[in-house]
Amino acid sequence: MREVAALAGVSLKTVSRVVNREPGVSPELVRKVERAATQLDFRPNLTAANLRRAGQRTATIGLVLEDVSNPFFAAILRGVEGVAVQRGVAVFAASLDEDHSQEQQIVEALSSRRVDGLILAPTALEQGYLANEMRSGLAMAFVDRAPRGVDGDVIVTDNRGATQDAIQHLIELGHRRIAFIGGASALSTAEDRFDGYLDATMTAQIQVSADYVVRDVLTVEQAERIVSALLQSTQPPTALFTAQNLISMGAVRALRSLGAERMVAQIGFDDFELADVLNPGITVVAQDPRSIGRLAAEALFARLADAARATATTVVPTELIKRGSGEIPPPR
Amino acid sequence: MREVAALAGVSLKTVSRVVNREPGVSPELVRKVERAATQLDFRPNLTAANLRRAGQRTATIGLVLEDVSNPFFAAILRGVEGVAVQRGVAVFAASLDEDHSQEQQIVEALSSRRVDGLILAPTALEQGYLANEMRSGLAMAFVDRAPRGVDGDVIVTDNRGATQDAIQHLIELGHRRIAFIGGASALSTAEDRFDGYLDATMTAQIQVSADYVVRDVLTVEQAERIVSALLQSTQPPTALFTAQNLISMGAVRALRSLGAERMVAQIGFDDFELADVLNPGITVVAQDPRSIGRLAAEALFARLADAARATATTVVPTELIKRGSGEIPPPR
DNA sequence: GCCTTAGGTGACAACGTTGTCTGCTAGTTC
DNA sequence: GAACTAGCAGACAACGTTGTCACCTAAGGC
Repeated sequence: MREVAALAGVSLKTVSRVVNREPGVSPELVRKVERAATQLDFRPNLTAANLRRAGQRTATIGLVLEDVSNPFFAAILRGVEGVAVQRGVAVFAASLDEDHSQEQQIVEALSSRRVDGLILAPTALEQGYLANEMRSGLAMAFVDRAPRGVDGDVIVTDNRGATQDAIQHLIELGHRRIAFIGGASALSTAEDRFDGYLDATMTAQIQVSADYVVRDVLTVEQAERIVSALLQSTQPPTALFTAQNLISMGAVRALRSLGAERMVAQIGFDDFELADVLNPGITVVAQDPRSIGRLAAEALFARLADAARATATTVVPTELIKRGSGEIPPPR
Repeated sequence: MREVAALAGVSLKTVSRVVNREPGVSPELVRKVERAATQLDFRPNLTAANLRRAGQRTATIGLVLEDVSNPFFAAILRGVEGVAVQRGVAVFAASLDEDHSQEQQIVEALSSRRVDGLILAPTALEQGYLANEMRSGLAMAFVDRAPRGVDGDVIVTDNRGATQDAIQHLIELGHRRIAFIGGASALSTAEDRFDGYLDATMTAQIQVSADYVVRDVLTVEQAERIVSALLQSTQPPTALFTAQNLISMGAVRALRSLGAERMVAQIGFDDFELADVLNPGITVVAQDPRSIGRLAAEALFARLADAARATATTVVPTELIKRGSGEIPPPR
C-alpha cells in the first residue's frame, strides 16, 4: 500500500480511501491510485484491515463436521457455502473423523484465526468449553445435534419422531421382529433414533429382543458383517432399520450378497444416491442436509447481526420415501 | 494480551514469550502468566501475530473446487484436510458451481485473506490471472486439470489413457457401436477423455457416428434423458461410455427404467458408491481422488518450503474395475 | 475584501502481536 | 574485588491497514 501511495504520489490514507471506495476523493486521484494499484498488483491485506477495524469482522466462518466425504455432511457444507458466498464470507471446513477429542482443538484453532462464527456438528461429549468463546463474541450455530453444556441455535432433524414413524410403518405391515442397527451411541442423534425405535415398539407392545439391537456400528464394512450375521442367526429379524447412511449401505450389501433383498424389509435413515435404482428401491427417512446447512448459516448470520437474539431450535422436516424395501411384508 | 500481562505483573513481551514457548523465561513467571491467561481466557490472535512475523505464514490454505457435494471433490477435500491438519493448517473450502467466471473472484477473495497457498481445480478458460498472485508469493497446486496460461504443480489422472483402455476393453468384447456421453467440453478432463475415446476407436478403425457422441451433459437428469433417447433410437449403441460420475448415474437410471441393464454394456469414469451392488455391477475407471488431494497438499507444502522448486505433473494411476456392466457382449 | 463552509488530503495513533536490542541481576572466574 | 558471563525481563518499533482529527484550498455569501 505504501508503494502504491508513493507511485501515485498521494498519502497512504488516500489509497486506503480509494481501495475502500470511501467518498471524498477527487476523481482524478481515484484514477491515479487505481492505476498505481493495478500496476503494482496491489491486493489489500484483509487480515491487517480487520485488525484495525476492531468492531468489524473477518468475514470468515468455520464449519466443523465429522467427515466432509460423507454425502450428508458434504451437503451441509454446500448449504453453508451457498449462504456464505453471497455475503462475501469464506468458510473454513474441518473434519473430525472418529477422533472426537479433536473437536475442542479444532475449534480453538479456528477461534484463534478469529472466525466470526462457527457451525459445529457436536461430537465431543460436552461443549461446555464453548461458553468462554461465545462470551468473548464467537457466534455459534449447531447442526445435526444439540450441544451439551451450552445454549445456542440448533438446526436438527426430528430423529426420534421420524424413526418412530418409520418403525411404525414396518409394524403396520405386520413386522414384529425388527432389528435396529445404529451408529456411535455417544451421539445424541443415534440416541434419539434409538428412542424412536423404542417408542414405536413399545406403543405396539412389541418385546424387543436384545439380539436385534446393534449399536456403535461405524463403517460400511462393519455394518455389512453385522447384518450378515444377524440374518443368518436362528431367528433372524424380518425387517431392518438401519439408522445412518453408511449402515444402510452396508446392509444393502449384506442383503444382496445373501440374496435376501426381497425377503427382508429395510428402512434406512438418510437418503443416499442410487437408493431408488436398486431393486427393490430402498425406503428411507430422507433428511434435507442442504437445508440444514443453509438454515444454520442463516441463524449464524442473524446472531452476528444481533448477539442478544434469543436462541432457537429449528427442526427440519423429514420425508419417508417409500421405494419398496420398506414395504416388504414379513413372511407368514 | 495486555490484560494478561497486567494481571501477571509482567510485560507484554514476556506473555508473548510464554505463549510461544520461547526459552528464557523463569519457570515461576511461566506459571504466573499461564494462570493469568487461563483466568482471562486468553486466546492469541493468530492473524495479528502473522502480521508481525512477516516472513511467516498464516497457516491457512484454500481449496477451490467445482462442487464439494460431488463425492469426487469431497474426497479430494478430505485428502487435503488430512495433510493440512497434521501441520496445523486450516483449509478454506469453496465451490464454484457452474459459474466458472466466479473462479477468479473466489481466488482473489482467498488471496486477500492471505492464504499461504491455494489448491485449484481449474474451471475457467484461462488461469493467466494467477501469474501475478504467484509472483507475489502465493503457492499454487492444481488438481484434476492442468491450468492454462500458468505453470504449476499439477496432480491429475491419466484421463486419456484410462479412457482409451476402457474403450478398448469394450472393443475387445466385440462392440462397435460405442456411445460417448461426456461432461462440460470446455474442461480439459472432458476433452482428454473424449480424445481417449477417439484414440481407441481410431486404432480399431471404427467409424464413430456423430449420433453416438453427446457432450456437455451436466446433470444426472440430463444424462438420464439423453441416454434414454439414445437407446430408443433406430440404431442404438451396444455400449455406453459415461465419462463422469453424475453421467454414469444418469445412465444407470435410464438403463434400468428401460430394463436394458443386461443388454447394453456400460463403463463409467469415476467410481461411485454402490456401483458394485447394482446388478450387474457397474464397471468403472476408478480414480483415486483422496490420493489426488493428498498429493496436491503435499506438493503445495513442498512449494511453500522451497519456492524455487521445479514444477512437476503427477499422474495418479486409475484402475479399471470390472463388475459386469462393462463385460456385456454386443448382441449378435 | 473578509468570513464561512465544503470538499479534499494527510499526519498520527491504534489494532494485537513479535523481533531486536538494551539493561539489569546474580553468579563465575581470575 | 574487578571483569565477565548467563539468564532473564522489558522498551520500542514494526507488520499493513483504518479511524480520527487537523489542515489546506477554493468557492460562496455579505
